[in-house]
Amino acid sequence: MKSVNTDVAYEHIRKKILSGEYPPGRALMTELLATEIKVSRTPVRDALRKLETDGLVTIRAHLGASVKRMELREFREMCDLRLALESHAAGLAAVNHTEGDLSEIRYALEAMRRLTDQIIAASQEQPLLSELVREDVRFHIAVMTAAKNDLMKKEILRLHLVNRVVSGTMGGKKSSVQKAESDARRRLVLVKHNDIYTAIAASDPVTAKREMEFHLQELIDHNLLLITRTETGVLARDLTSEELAYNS
Amino acid sequence: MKSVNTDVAYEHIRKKILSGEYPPGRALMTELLATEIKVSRTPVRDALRKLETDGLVTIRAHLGASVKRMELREFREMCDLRLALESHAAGLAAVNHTEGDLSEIRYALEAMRRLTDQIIAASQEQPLLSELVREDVRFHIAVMTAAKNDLMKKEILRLHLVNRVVSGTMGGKKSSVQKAESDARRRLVLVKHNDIYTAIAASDPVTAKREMEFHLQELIDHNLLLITRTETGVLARDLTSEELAYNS
DNA sequence: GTTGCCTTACATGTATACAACAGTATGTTT
DNA sequence: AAACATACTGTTGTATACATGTAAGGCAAC
Repeated sequence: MKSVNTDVAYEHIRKKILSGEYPPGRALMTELLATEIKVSRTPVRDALRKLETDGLVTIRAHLGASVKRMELREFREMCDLRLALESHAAGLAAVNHTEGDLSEIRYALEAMRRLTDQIIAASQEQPLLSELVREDVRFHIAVMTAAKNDLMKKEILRLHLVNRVVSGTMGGKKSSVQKAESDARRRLVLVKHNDIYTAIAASDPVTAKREMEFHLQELIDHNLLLITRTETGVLARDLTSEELAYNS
Repeated sequence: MKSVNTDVAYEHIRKKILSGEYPPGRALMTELLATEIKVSRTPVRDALRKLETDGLVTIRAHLGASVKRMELREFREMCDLRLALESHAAGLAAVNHTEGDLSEIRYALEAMRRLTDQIIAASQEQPLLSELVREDVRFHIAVMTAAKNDLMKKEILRLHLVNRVVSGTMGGKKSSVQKAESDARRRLVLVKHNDIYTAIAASDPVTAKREMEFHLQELIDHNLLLITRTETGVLARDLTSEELAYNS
């Protein structure tokens, strides 16, 4: 449904959620939002419904909407869902890719290699991190695109977005030991991405799938570790606001 | 969102879509539905939105809603999605199942075995088919339940429902050759189900996953064959209206 | 001082009136 | 007669008034 005002409201609220301006748990009152966006409550309600199906907000009858907050259990389930879909997509990519898909994947891979080197060389990692994240996302999107299954791609992107919101906005500083840890992880990620690319380029679905599965499982375990560390139930990740702006 | 009238409208429309009373492509006009359900257009609109996210209806701006009609390409993509999720779920079930889950799976398996024997023995298959389908669904649901991932279960159930709607309502008669073919397929399905159960019971995720993957791939291929045969782009399946009423 | 009920306030759910848009039919012009 | 423009009809999109339900705050009783 593409009615104008509904879309305006949808994009408005969505952006504020993704930017962290509306943090998880924040109440989203229709009247308030309506005056803010300068439309009536009706399209706001529609937008909130749509955002609910995106998994970004929770709506309870007579209690209104709020930015989605996720239990650890649900988060784990979501990660598993992503693992299932994205590894399957990697297998499909190995079979269905075109030459253009491959070069797109390669592009993201090279960019990540370059950025990783720079970050490891530099003393402070902050300024380049957002770029690295962006290229990381570009890599995964490129793989999903190569799989030639739009439904699957859409669903995975949805999961990425939800993940990002519930992961929260805390991007704490790291000590030097943590920096070393991070550097090691980044190298590993690079290697795994390369393995995935190689398998896809070689049209080897079994390996591509297995490598993606391994890569994501490592990522998930790492994230869950961070969550349990912060013991708040929200994931600590070091990405700012805009760099994951892969919409649809 | 659980507001009363919205739910009434939602259930009403949903039921009519699933029963085939509103066939694929059928226009769903808000005013008409509103008077039929005896509520106003607002909750009807909400219900249609929800049904859209369920994948049961299509909504285009200013053109209104209609019961979802699917392209062959999209159908294939959906099948692939289901394959990815449900085979992964089978793997999880092998790891996470409880004793209760196993007995539920076993129950469905035994019921199918009994019904299959009866159907093969009988000359006409019609009356028992719906029961067989019901138990088939029960089996798959039991496996997904055993996987202990509610998000995944929900998503798979959604796919099942959409599949059912777009598959249409044509349950044509079969010739005796086709009857023999069908009997053979039913035996195969039974064997595969048994293999899946055995792997899950043995806590062997790799085998469980592989067997489910094989089983579903066979099913998908069969369905796609039927579609191309009927050349209308809608799948011919022999199930009536109510037996797949697994909701949420 | 605490507890329980009742009242009140406010946000949401619903209905309906109004505006905008898509498709169709009709009429005029070439 | 054909083609284009225009008016018309019906449905959706939007705004707003009204009904209902929830939660919080105050009052009274213990």
